[in-house]
Amino acid sequence: MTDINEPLTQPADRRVETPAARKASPAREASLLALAELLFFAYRDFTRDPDTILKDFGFGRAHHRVLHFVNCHSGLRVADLLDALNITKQSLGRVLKQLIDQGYIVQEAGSVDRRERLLYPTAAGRALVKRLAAPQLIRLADALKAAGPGAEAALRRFLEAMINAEERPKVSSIMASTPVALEDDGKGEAS
Amino acid sequence: MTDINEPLTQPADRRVETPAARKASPAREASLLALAELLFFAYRDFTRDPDTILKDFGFGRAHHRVLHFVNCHSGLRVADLLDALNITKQSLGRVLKQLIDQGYIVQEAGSVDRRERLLYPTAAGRALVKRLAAPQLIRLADALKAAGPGAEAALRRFLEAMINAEERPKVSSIMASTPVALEDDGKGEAS
DNA sequence: GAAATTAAGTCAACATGACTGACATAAACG
DNA sequence: CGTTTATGTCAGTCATGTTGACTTAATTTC
Repeated sequence: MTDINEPLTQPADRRVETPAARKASPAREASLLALAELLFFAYRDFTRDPDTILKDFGFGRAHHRVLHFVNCHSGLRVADLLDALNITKQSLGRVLKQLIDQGYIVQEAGSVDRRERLLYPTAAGRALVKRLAAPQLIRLADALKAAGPGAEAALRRFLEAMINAEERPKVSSIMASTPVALEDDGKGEAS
Repeated sequence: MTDINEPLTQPADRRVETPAARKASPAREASLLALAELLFFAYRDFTRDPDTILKDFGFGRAHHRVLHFVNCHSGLRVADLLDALNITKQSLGRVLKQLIDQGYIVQEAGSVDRRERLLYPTAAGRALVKRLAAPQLIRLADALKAAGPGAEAALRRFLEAMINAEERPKVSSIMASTPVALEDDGKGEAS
């Protein structure tokens, strides 16, 4: 209790602070803080619809993320997934195992390097992804429309710049791979 | 703009396929999915810096959210906070208690309704918020700059539209209250 | 071909922050 | 006065994140 008035000289380490001290005006700071708040609210609601659907399957948001990446970049390796999600093998293992056991994802040994397990969505997996994505796509499309012309391009530039510079190559490489649309190509072996 | 979307009658319950209308082209869907992915990456990195700092204090992201709202909208009631965060009393209670016990937040009975506990940041709380916000403000400012002129206004319109329509009044009302800048000036405990 | 490295899977143990539902208190309202 | 409201709290559960150590299989390196 009590180092209330302590000046917070944290042990943390010299993180951030960026080069030449950037000092925004208080008004500018308040404006950016409000933007951060908006981002929080937007993201909160963006994830809400799929979260609700997932509950019916006994899944959580972690499953959604895995399903999304496996569907949109099908054939990626477990290591790629770990990289994209930035979680531990253990964490991923739990949800991935469930998704595999329940038939939403299959794995296949890599043809060049057979240690690698390449991940693919099953038809059921594609159908579930499609269903989870549906409300999000509508929300995104509506919001882009509301934001007006040009907003989409600006938004993409903004979001890309928000990503850690060191991570950008990794992200680009993942995003460049099999940018596949939501196809449930007929056969719905489950849902 | 295509009329990919229309009514947005999608309360998260009406799952599966939107009516008959609203079918985006596969290419458009892929493009929006990529946008969703970017949003995930951006948000992931946006929260990373403060998360790292918080660990040094034994706090988590939940503490950050509470601190942020109490600082930016100081004097809000516990009920307002529950509304903003969309979590349960129990969940909030835990982190709020820690923040109060450790001297980052103080509460004061409302003057009109003494049942209400109005929340205020202490000097230590303001200092911590400032420190947590610093990397985020820099990131936001940089990203806005990278996105080019006009991006900020478009982004705000986009984010606002991403929020559930029913939630917007609540959000507006919270955001309208005491949009305070990051000042860790004099002033100590709650007024 | 043996050794080292790498990709993946797994174990145990643990922390955080969500949840539910029930209940206690104090203040305000009618 | 009794009811409702705002808050706080108890007990228990669940999802998802963490670390560190270890196994297995395949590839690479010497």
